[in-house]
Amino acid sequence: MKKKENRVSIRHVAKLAGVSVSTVSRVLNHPESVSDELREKVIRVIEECRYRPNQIARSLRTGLTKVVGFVIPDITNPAFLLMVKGAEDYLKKKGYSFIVCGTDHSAKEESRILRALMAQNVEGIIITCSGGQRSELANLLRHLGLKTVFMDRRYERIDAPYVGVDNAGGVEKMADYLIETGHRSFAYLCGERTTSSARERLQGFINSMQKNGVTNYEILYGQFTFESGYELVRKFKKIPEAVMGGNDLVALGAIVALSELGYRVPDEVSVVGFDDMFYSKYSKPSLTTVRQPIYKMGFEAGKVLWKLLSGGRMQQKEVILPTEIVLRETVRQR
Amino acid sequence: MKKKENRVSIRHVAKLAGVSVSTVSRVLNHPESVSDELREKVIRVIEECRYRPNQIARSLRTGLTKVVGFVIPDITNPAFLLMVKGAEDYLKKKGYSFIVCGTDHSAKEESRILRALMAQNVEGIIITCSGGQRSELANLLRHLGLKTVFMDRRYERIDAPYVGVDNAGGVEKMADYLIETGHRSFAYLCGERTTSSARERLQGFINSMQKNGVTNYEILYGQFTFESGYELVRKFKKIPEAVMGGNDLVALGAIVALSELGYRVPDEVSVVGFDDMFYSKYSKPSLTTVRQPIYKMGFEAGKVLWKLLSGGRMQQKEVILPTEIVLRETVRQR
DNA sequence: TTGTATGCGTTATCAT
DNA sequence: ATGATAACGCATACAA
Repeated sequence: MKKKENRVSIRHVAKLAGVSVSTVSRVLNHPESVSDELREKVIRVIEECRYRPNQIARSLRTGLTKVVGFVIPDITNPAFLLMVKGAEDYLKKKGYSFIVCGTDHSAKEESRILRALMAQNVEGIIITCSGGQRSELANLLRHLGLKTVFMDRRYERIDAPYVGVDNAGGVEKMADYLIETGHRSFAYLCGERTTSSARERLQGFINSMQKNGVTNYEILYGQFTFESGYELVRKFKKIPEAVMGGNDLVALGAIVALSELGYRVPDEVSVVGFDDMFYSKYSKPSLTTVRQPIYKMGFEAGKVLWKLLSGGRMQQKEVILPTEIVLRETVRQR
Repeated sequence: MKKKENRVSIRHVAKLAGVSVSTVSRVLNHPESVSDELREKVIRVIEECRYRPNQIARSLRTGLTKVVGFVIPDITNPAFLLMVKGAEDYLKKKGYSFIVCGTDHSAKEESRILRALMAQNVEGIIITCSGGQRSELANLLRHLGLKTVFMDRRYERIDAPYVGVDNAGGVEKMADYLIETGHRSFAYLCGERTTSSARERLQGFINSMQKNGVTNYEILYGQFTFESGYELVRKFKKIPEAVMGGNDLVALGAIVALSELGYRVPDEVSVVGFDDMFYSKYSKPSLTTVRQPIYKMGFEAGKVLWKLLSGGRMQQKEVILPTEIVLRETVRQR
C-alpha cells in the first residue's frame, strides 16, 4: 500500500511551476509582491492542476477559520432561516463559510452547541436565543470570549450587539388601529415569555391598552405555534372582539379554533398576527398582521458581526429595524 | 507587542502535568495505553486549565475533520431542512458537525459551494441537486472524489447512493383514487422538470392515466411554488374535474386561483398535492395529498453517508421510502 | 508505559 | 523579487 496522494498541495504547484513554495503562497495572498512573469506562470499551474488551498492548514497557521456559526432555536422554521440567509448573503461576500445549528429550543442543547462551535474555532456567532430555561449562556459566552451578535431575541444579561425589530412599536400600532376601527374588547395570545420578542410585543399591547384607557382585555400565555393559538382560544373567559396573536402561526391557529367554535372571522371577531410570513397572505381570510423585515434583520446582523470580526469598534450597540402593519381581511370595522 | 497566548495547548498541559506531549495526546486518544497514575494526573490538569484540543490541528494531522456538508437548493424551505435535520440527528451521534449550504436553485452556485466544502475538507456530503441547468456536478464530484449521497433528487449521471421516496407510486395511487371516486378529466401541474422528483411524479400520473385508459388530461409545466400553481391554473384550456399539484404549495396556489375564477373546491373541482407539509392540514379546505416521510429520508441518508464514511461497502445503491395518500377535504366523490 | 522526533499544508520571517 | 525555513497544535512511528 503506497502513501495516498489525495490532494494536490502547495508543494506540487511549486514544483510544477519551478518556483518555491513561498512564491506560490505569495501569489495567493499578496499577488502584487510577485513579478508578473512568475505570477502568471503560477496561476496557470494552479488552474491546470486545480489546486485549492487547504483551509484546515491555512486556519492552523493563521488562527483564522473564515467560518462563522449560527445558533437558532429551530432549524426547520423558515423565519429563522430567512434571517440566516440574510446574514449569509452579506458574510459570504467577505469569504466566510457557515455552520448552522438548531437548539430545539433547549438551553442545554444550546450550551452543547456553543462549545462545539468553539471547538470548531468559528470566528464568531450570530445567535437567536433558545428561550429555554436556566440558560448558562451568559457564563459560557463570557468565558469563551466568542464574538457574538444577538439576532431577533436579545439577552439582557450580556453586553453584546443586538439586531432586532421594533416589536413593541409594531404591536402598539396594530392595537391602536384595532381600537380606531371600533374594537372594544381584546385578547392577547403571548408566545414564550422567555424570549425578549414575546415580552416586547406584549408590552406593545399593554402600552396601547393603557394609552387608550382600555381595560377590557385578557392576556393568555403559550408558545409561538399554531397549536398554541388553537388551544388558547378555548381558554377564553369570554370571546373578545379582537384577538392579537403573538405571531402569525398563533393567529392562524386562533382563527381555526374560533371558526370551530362557530365564530366567524372577521365578522364576529377580528384576528391579527405578527410576522407576515409567507402563507399569511394566502390564508382564507388573508391575515392582517405586523410585518417585520426578517431577511434584512439577518443581513444587518451579518454586517454587525463583520464589524466585530474585522476589529472595527461598534458605534452602536443595537440596530432596531422598523415594522409596519399590513391590512388584509381578518379585521373589520365595527 | 507580545505574542498572543490565546489558548491553552497540549504543550501547556504537558508541562503542567510534568509529562510529555505524547502522553497527553494518548490520554485523549488511547487512554488505556497510559498508566493510571499519569492518566489521572493529566486528566486533572486538563480540567483545571479547561483544555480543549484544537480541532483544526487535529484535522490537519489526521486528515479527518468530522464535518459533513449538506447542499440543498433552498435554505429557507422547511422541507429541505427537515431532511437535513433527519440526517443530522443520525450523524451527530457519530460525532459529526455540519455545514449547511443553499444553492438558490443555481447550478453555478452549487459548483462554487462544492469547491468551498472541499476546501473545508468535509468528509462527505449529502446533496439535493439544485435542478439548475448545465450542471457540472458530474465532473466536479467525480474529480473531487468526495463521498456523496443524493437525497430526494437523484442524478442519474453519477454512480452514487441515492435516498428518496416512491414519487411515481404515490402519485399513481392518488390518481387511481381520483379515478375511483369518479373524476374523468385531469390536469397535472408539474414542478421543475430538471429534478428527478418532478419527473418521477409526472410519470406516476401518466402511468395511472394509461393504466386506466384515461386520455382526457392536460399537463402543465412550472415550478414547485405556490405562485406557479396559481399561474398555471389560468392557463388551463378547460377546467378539469381534478387537478394534481406537483407538491402542496402548487396545489394550494391552484386552489386560490380556482376560487378566484369562481370554481369551488372540492364541489366543482378536486385538488390534491404532494408532501403533506405542515400547513396542508390546516388550510381551508384541508388538503388531500400524498405524504412523504421527509425527516426519515434525511435520517436514512445520514445512515448511508455514515456507511460510506466508515468504509463499509454499500449493499444497496438506493433506498426508496414508501409514500401514502392522506385523504382530507379537497376531493369529493363525483 | 513513556518520551523524542517528524510531518500534516500553510503562512510569515528572514535572508539573499 | 525570491527562496529556505520555522512554526501553528496535534497524533503517531519509533526508540527507549
